[in-house]
Amino acid sequence: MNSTHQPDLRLVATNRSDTAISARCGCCEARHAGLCDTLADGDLLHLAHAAHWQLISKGRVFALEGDPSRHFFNINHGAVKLCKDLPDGRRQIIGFAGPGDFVGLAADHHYSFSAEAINEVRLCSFDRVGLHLMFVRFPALEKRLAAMASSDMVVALAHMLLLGRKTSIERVASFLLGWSTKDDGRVLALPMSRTDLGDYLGMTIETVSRSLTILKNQRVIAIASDHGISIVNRRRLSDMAGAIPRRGGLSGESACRKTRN
Amino acid sequence: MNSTHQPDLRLVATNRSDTAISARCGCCEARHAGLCDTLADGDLLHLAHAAHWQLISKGRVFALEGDPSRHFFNINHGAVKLCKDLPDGRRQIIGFAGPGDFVGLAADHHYSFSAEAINEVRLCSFDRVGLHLMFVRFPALEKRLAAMASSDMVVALAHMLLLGRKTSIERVASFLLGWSTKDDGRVLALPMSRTDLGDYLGMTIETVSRSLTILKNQRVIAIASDHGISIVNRRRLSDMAGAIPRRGGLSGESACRKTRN
DNA sequence: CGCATACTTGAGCGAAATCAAGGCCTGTGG
DNA sequence: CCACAGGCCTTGATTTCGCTCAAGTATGCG
Repeated sequence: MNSTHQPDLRLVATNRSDTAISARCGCCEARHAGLCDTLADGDLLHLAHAAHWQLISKGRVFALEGDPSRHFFNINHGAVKLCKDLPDGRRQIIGFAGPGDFVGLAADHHYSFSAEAINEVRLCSFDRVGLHLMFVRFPALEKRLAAMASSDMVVALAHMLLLGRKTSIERVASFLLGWSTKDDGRVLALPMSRTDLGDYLGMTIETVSRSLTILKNQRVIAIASDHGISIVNRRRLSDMAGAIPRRGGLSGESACRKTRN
Repeated sequence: MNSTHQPDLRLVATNRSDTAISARCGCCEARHAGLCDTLADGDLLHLAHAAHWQLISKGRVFALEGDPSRHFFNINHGAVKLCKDLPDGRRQIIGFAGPGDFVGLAADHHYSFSAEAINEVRLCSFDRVGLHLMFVRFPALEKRLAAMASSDMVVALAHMLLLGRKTSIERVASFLLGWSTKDDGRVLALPMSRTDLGDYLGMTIETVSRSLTILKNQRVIAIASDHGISIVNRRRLSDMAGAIPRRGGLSGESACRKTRN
């Protein structure tokens, strides 16, 4: 369940295309998307004792908010929820992570959220000190991780807008759009529970459920099963999500007059 | 109102203490906190044509969401609000920036929020291309900016918890705590309007006002003027903010039982 | 002084939370 | 095989917190 690597662990760059950069972890076969974009194919990163592979069982918390952030993680299989909790039990899920995603990059000295496995999860855990050694040898690596953190921030900002200003239907619609891939009709897997969805969208499970029912009744989505939905009418779903303001809509001068509702 | 620098603009490192690193912009005298930590004192960064100084009048939008992010900014004087807007006028302020703060670092190609001056603002605007040239010469600079972006993320995550799960009183109390400096009793300047506060905290101006009144009536804060409050009882304010979960509270095993309210 | 802007306060309403069943599926044990 | 328990999800009834609407007050500026 928790097997430490041999000293000869290495990352092998296998692919350098612009959109889908990936690397294969020589030892555990895990794919670490985006880690090795500037390495020549075949280049090796020796990470002796710096990483180890883990299987995390469903419901297990493998990083706890406030703990020293000695490791960061690359998810290989399964889904993870990233949570912040209040002492009285209220919870805000600040994001989900799936295969290829990194968790815990932004933390400086302590994790600013907990990470919990939604289902059986396989991940590769990297030592932060080892990472810094890698930075010295491959400065571009740091750039790449910063870019990832930056795009995480863009997602976080969009989520703030959702949490602060959107209605329940808009929240659910926005989530489904964001979670979905491009191909409609296909059944979309929602590994997380309604409770998780509620904690992510800042609402209760009942309201999540009601919102999904409304979308279903309006033929905007179809509910194949509890954890599988499909988008029937993406245009309408997008309308109901509180559309992203179109570029160049307002002059740069003294914009932002308000007309609430 | 908008004066371009001479070609000999430079940043001069003046201070290298761990906590309060700062640099002085040779030309406009602006202080750019944290930009030059690893430069030897007296080291010069020639940024010919890469930056210019600007005065931004109150209410002016100097970066618009969706626009190409050609510049990033260092606020010198005044306060700035960072906003995301929905087409129907609903707005979420995702943060405020004051003297020493950087704005627009995390943006990759387009701004993911608009920046608007709350009052008269003086700022230094850096060309992103020039920044990348600086990175080549001073790699540690990039590290420093990444660290800043990372701490921005920590703040953003905390704000998600606030927006998704806190009550109105908790939101206002949390904001006041976060905005305040360490010295209580002192009058705290709130340059932003109640509308801005509402847009930041995901509530209406009326509810902001009522919450402040409640805090005032309970002798937790004192309201000196519309834009000046002081913290009378920080302990109680902290209690009312929905305390941060204490470190090491739950075992790393299968935590996160819920007991809503 | 009059007007505009910003803030506060009150009254009523409504969207979402809470409370409470009830259905469905899965796993377990007789 | 069925009976039963326990999750998880949906649906309905009721409550409530915060929003909307509407005055009323204070402050600043021409």
